[in-house]
Amino acid sequence: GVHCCANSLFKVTPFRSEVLFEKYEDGVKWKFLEHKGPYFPPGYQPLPDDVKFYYNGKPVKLSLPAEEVALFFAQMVDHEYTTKEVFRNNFFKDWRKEMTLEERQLIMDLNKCDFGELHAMHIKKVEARKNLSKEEKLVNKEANQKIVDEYGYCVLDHHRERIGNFKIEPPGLFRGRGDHPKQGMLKKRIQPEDVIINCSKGSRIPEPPAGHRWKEVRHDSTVTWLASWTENVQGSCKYVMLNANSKLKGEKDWEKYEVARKLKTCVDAIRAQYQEDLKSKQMGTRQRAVALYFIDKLALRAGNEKEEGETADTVGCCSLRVEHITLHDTLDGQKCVVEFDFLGKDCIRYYNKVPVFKNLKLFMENKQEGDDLFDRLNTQTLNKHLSSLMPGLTAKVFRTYNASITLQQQLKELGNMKENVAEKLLSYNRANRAVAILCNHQRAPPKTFEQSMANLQAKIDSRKEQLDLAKKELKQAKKEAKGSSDNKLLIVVEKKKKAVQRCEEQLLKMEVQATDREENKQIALSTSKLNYLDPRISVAWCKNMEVPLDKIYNKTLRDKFAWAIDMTEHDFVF
DNA sequence: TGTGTGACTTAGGACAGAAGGT
DNA sequence: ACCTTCTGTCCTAAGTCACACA
Repeated sequence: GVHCCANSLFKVTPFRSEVLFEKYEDGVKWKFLEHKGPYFPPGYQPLPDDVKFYYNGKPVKLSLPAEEVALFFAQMVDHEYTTKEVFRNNFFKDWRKEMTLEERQLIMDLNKCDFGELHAMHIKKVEARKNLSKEEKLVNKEANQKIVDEYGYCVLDHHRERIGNFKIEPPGLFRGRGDHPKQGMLKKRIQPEDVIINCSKGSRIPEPPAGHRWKEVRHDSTVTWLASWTENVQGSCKYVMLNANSKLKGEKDWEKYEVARKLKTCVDAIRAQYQEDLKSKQMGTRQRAVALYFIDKLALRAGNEKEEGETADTVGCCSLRVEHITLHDTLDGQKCVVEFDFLGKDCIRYYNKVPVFKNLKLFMENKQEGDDLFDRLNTQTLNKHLSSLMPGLTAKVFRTYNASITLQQQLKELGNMKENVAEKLLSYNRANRAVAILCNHQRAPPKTFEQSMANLQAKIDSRKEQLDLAKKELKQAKKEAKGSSDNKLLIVVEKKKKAVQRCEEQLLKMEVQATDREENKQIALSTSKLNYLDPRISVAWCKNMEVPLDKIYNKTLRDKFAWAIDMTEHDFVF
């Protein structure tokens, strides 16, 4: 068995932890919590009389609730998903629920609806907002700041803390990711009567908006949320919680990385065991071993089961199905290759080819499309097994561990003290990129990507011509200066030499930029920086490499990782 | 031994304002 | 001064995982 590190995890006192993190017993998260409650979005402003909705070519004055929902649709008519069948059907069904009986009897076909004037009004409003004068923008900014000042903070155990999302989500049409079966459904306006307030008994209880009352006021110190409500589209809970720079969140973050560091001390044993388990007589054990290999080696997510028809069809490790992998006896000259092709979280495609064992073939036997690859495995049993190997170990810890250890290794390999700051930063970004690739953090290529790439290429080309010209001129100047001792001619040669050099430098810089941009086309670096990379690695790297921290962490990140900045010495090792 | 759900972390896209190049 | 590109911030959806309950 592997059993390591048992019980020791949180008895170790971290550096200065008694100052940074004071913990309560039994899951108590706070003793005192006071806040102003969430901020509600402004109510619906009815359409002006001259902006009309038309049905079948005739103007129709809609009831206020129907009008509000019509405007949600009108605002997005130039977006692709209003053309999608599922979106339109869901929208129309929910819209009709908001209509009066007469409206419902009249408006039977979405295709006969003309939202043109409503859309035009919306566009005009957006334009107007963009064209506000500096002063007007400042006025708006100040008004927003006032809202933040009033609602954006709470007091938690003697500390004034920033709240993360103190605004109630405004109503609108649900936009899921990918092929979401609920896209287009109406996300209803949240009333104070829907909201549960959580605060401490001795605190000033937030006032509900005039004429309203809260659904409930509770005093539950075992949770960290300040307010919650149930969202109507998926029926899930939404929470108002603290900002990432809060003590509470910082402590949680630190714990997460400590668990990952703990994994470092026993990952070899765990790997040895799952390698061994690949040969187990128990099918369940074998499946678990292969799944663990995927989670460890490929950084796949656990893959909880999902309710069919409620969400887009995405999978993780445990929920992989037969159609998501293809086995090749040989592929690109390699033997026994498995080809992964599936949609993961947020409908981001995972595509990869890796050499793999015969086991997979076994798991695929007598199965067809739609069948689970790991039919003897789910995330609960997997995590249960993992936590028996090391306290606190779950599937996602592998992602944190592998991301952080990869960054540390890459920084060691790529780094070079002799480089200038720009070069060091490039190395840092490369290391960061290696992690993003491992974790499959993708982004849609920027809309202007092709164009801006072409622009850059054009610049490179013209610079090349310039370089050629400069070289010719240098040659000419050399020729003229040859044999002559005229100082003027020698100065000209020097000048031309410098020009060539400058040109070459600029060209190189642009070419590096082009490569960097191309390599980053579909890769998002921010997610790993924010959620997977132990900040102490980066802080220590900055200290050792003499790179100012603000070159890699902006203000928000420095606030979020204040705990790490505070405790990390140059010799920190993940 | 499975199932639902509550609480929390992780995720990419939209957008506005800042920064940088010409 | 203008235009483009980059960056930060907000937004909220979509995961993970533990626990209660049958």
